[in-house]
Amino acid sequence: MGRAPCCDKANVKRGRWSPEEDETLKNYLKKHATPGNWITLPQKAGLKRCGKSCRLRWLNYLRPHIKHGGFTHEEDQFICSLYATIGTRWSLIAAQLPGRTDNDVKNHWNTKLKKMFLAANTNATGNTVFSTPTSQPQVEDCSVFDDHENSAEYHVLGLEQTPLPLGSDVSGLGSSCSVPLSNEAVSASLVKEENENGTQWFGEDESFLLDFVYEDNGFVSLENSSEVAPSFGSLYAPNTTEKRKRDN
DNA sequence: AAACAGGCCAACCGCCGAATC
DNA sequence: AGATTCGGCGGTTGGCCTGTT
Repeated sequence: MGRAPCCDKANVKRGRWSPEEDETLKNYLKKHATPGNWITLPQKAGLKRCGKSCRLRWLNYLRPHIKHGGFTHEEDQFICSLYATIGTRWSLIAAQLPGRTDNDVKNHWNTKLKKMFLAANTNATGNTVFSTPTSQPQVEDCSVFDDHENSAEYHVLGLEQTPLPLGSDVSGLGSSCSVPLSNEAVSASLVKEENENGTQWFGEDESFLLDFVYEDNGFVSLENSSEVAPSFGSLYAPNTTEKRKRDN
């Protein structure tokens, strides 16, 4: 026996949302701090919509501070960089781009970035220079992301099942990391070293050096102190705790 | 001006994992 | 322990828009 449908499909409206429906949903969610049960929300709010449809509409369009279109070059780079390391995990990627939704990032990738990415990573003979992640991507327990306001500084985030917010305590970092470089679609390995200068992270070939800066509040940011800048992207440490079932 | 093709993007579909019963 | 429910996710679809022939 299959699973019961989430709503009576014959009695729900489908397709594009009207401004009136948007207003009804917004007003309901304004009055109720949390949506509670999305399945029962349409009835309570007076909408002839599937609960899932309401949720999607809210998350992708009506939520405050949502940005649409107009992806910047930095955002493009960031998406490509993360795609190269974690694959099509749009919700994780979108979580690092303020105001962007997974649907938006996914659409932008499928319509624009995918072609650019494949073109950029295909050599003259038509062979892909590096493989795009198709199966189980290596996702590990911490990452560094550009804060988009100070390009010389990279904030360190914990990455468990969902990314932690900027400034999360990541005191339990592993002993080595890797970081995608801005001019190469590969990850460079880093090695952590404790010395009189504190904790430093070196590129394995010593072509660049990264310093962690421990702040008073116990949080950590990362500064690039070499000529080879890491790109927008992720710094990954070993000891993955990430669970991923979807890929076979 | 009409027909067609391709791009774009909002919305839907169906699966999965976690929570709850 | 197994069944059910729900939220969340990535893949896909379909309709609108724009450019080209």
